Amino acid sequence: MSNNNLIKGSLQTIILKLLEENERMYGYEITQKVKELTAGEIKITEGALYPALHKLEAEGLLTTEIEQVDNRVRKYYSLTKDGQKEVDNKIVELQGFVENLQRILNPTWNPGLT
Amino acid sequence: MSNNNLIKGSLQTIILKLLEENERMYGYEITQKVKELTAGEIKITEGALYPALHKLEAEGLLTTEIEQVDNRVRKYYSLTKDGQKEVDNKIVELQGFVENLQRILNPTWNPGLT
DNA sequence: TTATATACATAAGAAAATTATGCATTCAAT
DNA sequence: ATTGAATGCATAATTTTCTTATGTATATAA
Repeated sequence: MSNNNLIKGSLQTIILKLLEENERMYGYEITQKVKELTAGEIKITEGALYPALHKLEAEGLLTTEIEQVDNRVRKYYSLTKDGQKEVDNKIVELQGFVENLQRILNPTWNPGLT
Repeated sequence: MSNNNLIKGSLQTIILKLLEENERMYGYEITQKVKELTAGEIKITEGALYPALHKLEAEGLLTTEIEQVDNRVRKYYSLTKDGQKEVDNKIVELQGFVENLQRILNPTWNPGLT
């Protein structure tokens, strides 16, 4: 995994969003999904991902269940009730920020087309 | 100035973009312009702005001229040649990241409408 | 057997922000 | 008269979040 910084805090929102759609996912799966959705352009590093997952769990937004698959450990994450409530707030917040970014960077930008 | 996190490397790009359009601006003016463009939703803190300006100057992307206005000092920033070359790269990079964000956050999103 | 993929985790360090503080002037309000 | 808000710059301490590097372990293809 490597590169791509750019928007602070967006990783949390990305994780929550994917778990809103997918019921449950494990860490490695999240990195692959993001890579797939962005044609390889965003690569989540483990050093960023795992601490972020642990933090979200510590905040009570995620829960985990560990499973054994082919002798390998998988730690599945899913949204808690609190997580389900938070995810939409986070998305709205990030979308709002992106809209404001467009207003600055793209003078001809028109909302509603995001 | 206060609140609004979310800006990580985007602040540099915002600064460069405003200076691409405005020939020259001073720090306080930049904070006001961003506030105006975003209806008060993005407020650049001084603790973020001034170090960012100093860094861009140290990297040779900006130059400064100090002027006295009503007994107050103003430090005007403008793009150097290098700055003019860099600004478009930075914008493309940030727009690309935003597009990828949309692919993750907004499944029905369609590029070309950014 | 060696590299790649899968799968987790943490530690050291850098980068970029927040928060707090400081200095100084102008102008409007009390 | 003085107090607060706005203008205008700056830096220091701290926090957050990232990169980079490292470690452990299994499975599979070359």
